[in-house]
Amino acid sequence: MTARSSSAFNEATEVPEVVVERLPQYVRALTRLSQQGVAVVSSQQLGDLIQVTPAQIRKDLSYFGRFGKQGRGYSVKYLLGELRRILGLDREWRVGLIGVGRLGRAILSYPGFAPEGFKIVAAFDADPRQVGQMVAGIMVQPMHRLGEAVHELGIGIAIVAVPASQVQEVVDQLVACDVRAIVNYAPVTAQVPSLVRVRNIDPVMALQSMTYYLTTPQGSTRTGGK
Amino acid sequence: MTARSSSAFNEATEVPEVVVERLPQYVRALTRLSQQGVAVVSSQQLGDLIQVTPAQIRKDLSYFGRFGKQGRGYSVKYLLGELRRILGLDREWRVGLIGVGRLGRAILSYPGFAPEGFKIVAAFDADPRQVGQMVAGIMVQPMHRLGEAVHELGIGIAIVAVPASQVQEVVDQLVACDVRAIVNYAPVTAQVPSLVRVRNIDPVMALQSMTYYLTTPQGSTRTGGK
DNA sequence: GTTTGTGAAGTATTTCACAGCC
DNA sequence: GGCTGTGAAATACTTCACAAAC
Repeated sequence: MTARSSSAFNEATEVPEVVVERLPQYVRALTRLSQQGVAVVSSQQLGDLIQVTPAQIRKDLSYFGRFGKQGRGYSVKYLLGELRRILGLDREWRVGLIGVGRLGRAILSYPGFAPEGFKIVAAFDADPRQVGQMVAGIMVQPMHRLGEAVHELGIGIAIVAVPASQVQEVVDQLVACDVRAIVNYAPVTAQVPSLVRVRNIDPVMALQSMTYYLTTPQGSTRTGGK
Repeated sequence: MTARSSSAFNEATEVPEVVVERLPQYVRALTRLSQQGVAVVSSQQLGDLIQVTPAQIRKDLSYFGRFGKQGRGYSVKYLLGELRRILGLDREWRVGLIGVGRLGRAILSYPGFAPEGFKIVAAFDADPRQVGQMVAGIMVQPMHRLGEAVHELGIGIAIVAVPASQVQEVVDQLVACDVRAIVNYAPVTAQVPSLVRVRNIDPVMALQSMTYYLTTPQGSTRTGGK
């Protein structure tokens, strides 16, 4: 009978993490619809687009408010704006990159972050040969500059692209600098305090979990029929 | 192909997908332990390493068999071998890459696939200017060669790195060529038949689901452990 | 007519807790 | 002593189904 269950004194119901992870998908789909000039969408239509059931979408949205109109559906623009606000996407996020090797350079050159409001404003590397170099318009700084730079530039998020052996050390430094959101490209699980979020980008693991299904004949899991 | 499989266990109960997705994590951790010369590991120790509860690990493994010894734990080498066999990682997988733009080239040069048994053996692009070029030792082929190449080279998995607007078309072609596992790097959800597996690699979405927590002050949820 | 929002019902997944074994 | 493997219990998540709204 441990007294570990600290009471949940949160506003309403705690939003499940799995719901939060689906919201960006909705944002994506709504953005496309908006670009296509679609003004209104039903949960059914949106669900068809991203392979989620209409009930799931409605339930997910209900954690945050009431955004639809019965009989009509959702205003694409309004719902998109609300979701962007909820996710904190209505501002620019300044991002720091750790590790400017091959992978880090590819990340710096990736044109997909900026249009979504994620601006890489600083790059760091432990290798003195990298420090001082300009990469994609950014001067590579030594690791000991991390804390200062995080504060000066208002960096809230870090992308880690260092060798696996250095990940934990780098992550510890980031946590010490009050960075609470980290995208990790290295194939290791970093240990972080519970208030810090880590997302791993790991194509090898993605492959490895699919080979199971190529290897093990799937006995008639329900087929899509509709 | 070895036809002999341990039928007794995995046939009865369908293995939940979330379990299959955790197995590669176990493989990763066990590989490291093995390299470090650790011979035996308990579910507790393994769980500490990858932030999974010991009960979860034991339950997950129980879907596939009994690999441990009471009072001792698991032989690292043995469990690693069994998991690799279960996931189908005890063979080489030949992979096709679609799209050799900036991102595709980075993927081709990424040194992390081969050591894990994933060999990119062919590359395709719809752009005639790319066709015929050599990239990382591979000749870029036109899309109409896809079906033939998949068969000739025994390609079982595809990596898609084409612009978002072309993803669905490319995925349809892959499905038509009997490719049943796809890693998609583009920021769109592709529609596939239920027997085809898709994993999306999407750093922007990873960022977008973390900003929620940076924006919304998290009350409760204290971690006990240290 | 259509479609939302939501309690209730139904599944899925995780955790508990302990027998059995080392 | 320690630790696994596993039914049972507890949670978490998804889907149902329908009143209310347009």
